[in-house]
Amino acid sequence: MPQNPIGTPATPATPGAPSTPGPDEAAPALTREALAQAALRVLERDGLAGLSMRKVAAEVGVKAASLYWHVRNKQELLDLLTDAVMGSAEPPPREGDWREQFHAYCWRYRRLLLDNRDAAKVVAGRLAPGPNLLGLMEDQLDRLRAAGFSDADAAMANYLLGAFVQGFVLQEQSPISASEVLGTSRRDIADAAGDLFRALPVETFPNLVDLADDLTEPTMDARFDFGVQRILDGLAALLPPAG
Amino acid sequence: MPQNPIGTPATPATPGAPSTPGPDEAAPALTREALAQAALRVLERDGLAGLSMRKVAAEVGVKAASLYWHVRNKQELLDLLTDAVMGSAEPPPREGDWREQFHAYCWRYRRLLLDNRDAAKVVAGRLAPGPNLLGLMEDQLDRLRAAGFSDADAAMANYLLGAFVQGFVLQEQSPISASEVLGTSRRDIADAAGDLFRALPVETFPNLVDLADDLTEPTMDARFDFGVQRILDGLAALLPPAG
DNA sequence: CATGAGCCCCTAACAGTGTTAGGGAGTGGC
DNA sequence: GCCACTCCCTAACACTGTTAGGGGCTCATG
Repeated sequence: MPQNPIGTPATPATPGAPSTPGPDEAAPALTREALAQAALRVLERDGLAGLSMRKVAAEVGVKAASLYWHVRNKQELLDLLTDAVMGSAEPPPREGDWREQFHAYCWRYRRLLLDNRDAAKVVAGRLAPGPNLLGLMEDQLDRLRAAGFSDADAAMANYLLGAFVQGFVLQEQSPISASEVLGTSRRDIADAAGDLFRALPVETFPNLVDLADDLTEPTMDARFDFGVQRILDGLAALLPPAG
Repeated sequence: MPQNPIGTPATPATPGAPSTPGPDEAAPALTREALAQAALRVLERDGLAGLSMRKVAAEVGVKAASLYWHVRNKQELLDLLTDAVMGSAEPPPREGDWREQFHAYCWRYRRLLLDNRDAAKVVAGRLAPGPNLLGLMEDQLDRLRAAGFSDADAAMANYLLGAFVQGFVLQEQSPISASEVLGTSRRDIADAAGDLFRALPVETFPNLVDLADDLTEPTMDARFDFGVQRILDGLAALLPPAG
């Protein structure tokens, strides 16, 4: 029965403990954390589509089948990877009003997803939340309650903001926007889209033709900020009139 | 050079034309539209992960390599599939104010993505927008301008609403929420998540423990409606004071 | 010292994937 | 008759996640 029992990895479940088991050992000792870091390197190099068990195994100097001793399957490795990404997130400073803080929160989260290659897809496909994600939720809920939101609204707002940022980046990185396949840059894409809209038959698509520029000009940053501002406006309307 | 040139499928590019080329032909004649319908059936049966070129080929009574005569690669087939899904969307009636209309729009779009298996993932991975999606954008832009939004705001709002619904459903169907892998129902998931939150150490996660019920109780429908209402509130604030 | 248990990695294999090269029928026009 | 075109085929390549079974290696126990 060569299977790792559920709750007994090489290092215990306490996430704050240092991953090196002893001070004298030079070998990295192949822990689950080391696997996650190796997977992170492969992800950065080859993307999610190129992340295979064999490559991660090679990254730690081992054959693919050996990974199944430390990890139940690929999904569990991706879960570890997700929390490793989340671990590099740091909440914004607790200055200014709640609007400024959550505006910064959304931007930082988006930056995190954009800076780590394919992070949005990995996070969207996760199976179980890790301790780092739980820490972020805890921090957000604390600020929302401090801002005066009810318990129910704070919980809903927390989910809404996470879902929005994550969904936006997923959309943003879908092939039509990112188009890493072709050699075309983002500027060319916008121009091509504009031409596409303008070339449509005016009688059936009058608005698309007319708004071609407005539809294609805005950068992703501008679209994201627009969305964040609308949501924050909507949330602000839930608060009792300030006094 | 057994490759289909770019703009010359078996049926011409006009999407409104009937797909049967002649009135007397009984054989379906394997058009790109027929391929898309076959792919849709495979998707419904086996999901996106189980949708392979070989299965789609078998669905139309052909071997896998033959598909590459009609389609450049799998991605192009998925693009056709995406627009086939979009073709079954119908905009809500043009009654009531813009808020009611777009509330209905968001709900219908979400229903569409939920009813067609893995539709959100397919749509999120699309490479090029099809005519059906363009028609929906056209309709939305027309209503937004009629409601009094500026050109720039209408374009931004159109993108925001699409990105939100799509991102929300993607999040909603990620394994942690949907969990079709295990036999556990959605109710059990919520209970398990509640237990997970309550079992956390109170000193480091006081809010998660305290709000365990608020975090796990709301249905996906409620969370979605919360988000839609906040965004519509935020958009309403952009309009000039009604008079 | 010998034995056994547990840990950790290995080879080999299975059933599948997207995609391409090359070939071979069938049809219509010159 | 012959050519070009359309459409489908077989065979193969280089992959993928995952499992079965085995073999050393270390440690505690008899």
